[in-house]
Amino acid sequence: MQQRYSKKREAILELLRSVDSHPSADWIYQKLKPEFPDLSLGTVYRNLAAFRDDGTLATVGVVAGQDRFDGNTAEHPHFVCEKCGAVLDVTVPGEITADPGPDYTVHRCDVTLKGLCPACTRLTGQADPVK
Amino acid sequence: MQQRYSKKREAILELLRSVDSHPSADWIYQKLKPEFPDLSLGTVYRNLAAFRDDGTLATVGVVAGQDRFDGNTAEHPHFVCEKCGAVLDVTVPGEITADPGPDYTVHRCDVTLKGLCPACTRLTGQADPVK
DNA sequence: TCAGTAAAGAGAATCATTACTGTTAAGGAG
DNA sequence: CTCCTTAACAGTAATGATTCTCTTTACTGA
Repeated sequence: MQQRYSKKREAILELLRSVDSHPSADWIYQKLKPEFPDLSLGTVYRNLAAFRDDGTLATVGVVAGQDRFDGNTAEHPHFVCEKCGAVLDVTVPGEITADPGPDYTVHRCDVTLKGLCPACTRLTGQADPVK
Repeated sequence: MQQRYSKKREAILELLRSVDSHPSADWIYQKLKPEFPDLSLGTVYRNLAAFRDDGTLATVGVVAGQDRFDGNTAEHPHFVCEKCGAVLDVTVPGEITADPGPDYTVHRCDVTLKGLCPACTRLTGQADPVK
C-alpha cells in the first residue's frame, strides 16, 4: 500500500492516454487546471515522474526545452515537427533493429524522425502543387 | 566576412572533433579552461549555438538535462548509456529508413539506442561470466 | 591612427524542473 | 466512527542549464 489513490493522479494518466499528441508537463497542467482549480504544477511533475519510474508511461524526449510524455510505452517511432513542435506517432514499413555489439546491453531503440508535419508541410508549400 | 577568426571558437570546434565522446557545453568549458583561463561558459554556448546553426556540428540530444554535441554531422545512430551517461557512435548492419507518408517533409532520421555501455555492462555482471 | 563591428567576459535573467514545508486526507486498526 | 500514520497535495523556494544584456576588447580595412 505504498501508493494511495488520487483523483488527480488518475486524471493525469487518463488525459495522457486519451490524447494522441505527446504533451509536456505544462500542457497537462493547463488542460487539467479548469477541472482541478487547485492543481499544482509540481503535482503534475511528481506524478509524471512516478509513472515514468513505474514504467506506466514513457518520455519521448525533449522538444524545445520541454520533456514530452507518451502514454504508450510500446517501442514505436516518433515524428517531431521542427516548426510547430508537434510530436506524432508514425508507422514504418520494416522492423528497426540495430546491434552495436555483444558488449552492449540494449534496453531500447528509439527512432525519431524530424522535419515538417503534414500541416506545416502544407503551409510551407512544399507539397500540394495541385489546386 | 561576417565571421571573424577566433582562437577560442577554433579550439572549441577542434576539441569537439578530436574526441569520440559527445560532450556537453560544460565539459568543453572545463576542458578548455586550463588552456584559456579567461574562457567564459557563455562563449562556449554562443559558439556551439553558432556552429549548430551553421550546420558545422549537430546536437545529439539531451542526456541527464544537458545537451550533447557531435562534431560529425553525418546521420548515424548513437548509443546512450543509461548508467554513466556516455554517448557513443555505433554502427548498424542495415540501412535505417522510415517513411511516415507523403504529407510529411522528413529532414532527418535519428536512431538512439539506450542501455548499458560495454564498461557498465561489465560492471553490472550481465556479461562476462568468465574469469 | 581611426572607425566600425565581431567576439568575449561577467553576470543577470529565464525557464523547466525539483525540493522543501506545512496541510489535508486516504485507508487501516481499534 | 475515531484515531493514527503517512502519501499526496498546494504553494513556493531552490536549482541548474541555457540565453541574454551590457560593457570591454581586439580584429580589420581605410
